[in-house]
Amino acid sequence: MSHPRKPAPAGAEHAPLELERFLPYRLSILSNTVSQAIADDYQRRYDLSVTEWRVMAVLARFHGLSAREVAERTAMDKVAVSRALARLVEAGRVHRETHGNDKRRSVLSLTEAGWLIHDDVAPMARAREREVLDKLDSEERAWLTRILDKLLEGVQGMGDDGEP
Amino acid sequence: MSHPRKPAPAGAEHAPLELERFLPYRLSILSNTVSQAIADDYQRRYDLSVTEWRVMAVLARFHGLSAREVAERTAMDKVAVSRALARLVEAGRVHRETHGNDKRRSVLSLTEAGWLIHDDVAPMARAREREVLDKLDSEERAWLTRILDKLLEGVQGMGDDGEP
DNA sequence: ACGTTATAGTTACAATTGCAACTAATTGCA
DNA sequence: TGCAATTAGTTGCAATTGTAACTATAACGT
Repeated sequence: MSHPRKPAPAGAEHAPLELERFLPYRLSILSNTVSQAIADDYQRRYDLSVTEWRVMAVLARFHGLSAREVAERTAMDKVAVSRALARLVEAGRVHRETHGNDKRRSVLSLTEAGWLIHDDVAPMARAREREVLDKLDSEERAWLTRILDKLLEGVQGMGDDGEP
Repeated sequence: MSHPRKPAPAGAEHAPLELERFLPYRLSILSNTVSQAIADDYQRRYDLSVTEWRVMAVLARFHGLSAREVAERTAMDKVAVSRALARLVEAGRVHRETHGNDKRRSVLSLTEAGWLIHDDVAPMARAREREVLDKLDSEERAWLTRILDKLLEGVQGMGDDGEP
């Protein structure tokens, strides 16, 4: 009732954005498609979310991390990590104890069941990554690495809003 | 009680995934950071979601699309488009009428209010994209375009699961 | 020692999203 | 024709996620 929906002016001087050439859009499509393709593999098999898998991956590399450290290394926020850990502990894939000197901290590690899953999923994830990278020749792969390094470096802290 | 949480084996032969070198992970960080930085600009100003902005962007370029066509061009699913359109129409930013020959179809266009927003947001989005690309020299930018073209082409249809 | 401030992690609730089922209109073909 | 199969779009519900508030512990300054 109260909305003045007019048909549409439509002029030439509008300089519309060409989505399919727009970097953020292209990154988003690529990222989602690739991540989803990989995630499908292990989601069906283990009922494991991307978030949970990332937590497991860092716990496989770094032993005895706290939840906060996991959050740092996965670039996820602490609530997401807390929830992923709750599920992983419940499923018996991660072992959690409390730090001796600081009772706030948890000390996390994969259980045997966790390791079995990790050792199955990690090669699978790498294989999928390879499939994607095989679309490129070795020169392109080298440039891609270099470019991502640069962009990711330039983008550090863009996420954390500067508020103290 | 029923969960056999064992401490943690931890051996050297596990070949853990190095998240920070893993392509899907890096793409995900980059994509989210960049998209979010841009979205922040217009979300505060216009209470416009990324989804809604994408819909507006294609409607700015292609006149009289149906919702399905919008979905195709934005690579979003039809439910997301339907909801974005509901909000955009409600806000008086998009005009919707029904196709003459086919009453299922909608015929969509930006309203004047929609154009005003578009004409403000589009340059802003381009400026942000430029900020990111300015981290690269022109050779790197050329490679990036080429590489994204290849990867996106190779990835077409990975999303649509093959089921008929 | 004691109150203030900071840190680790969880919980509660709202907003978003994703999937499946649904309506309505159109097409196709027997 | 007329009835099954498609297509456009919406709705409802459950699962996911994001934000803020909260608990518990530790650190700091006086």
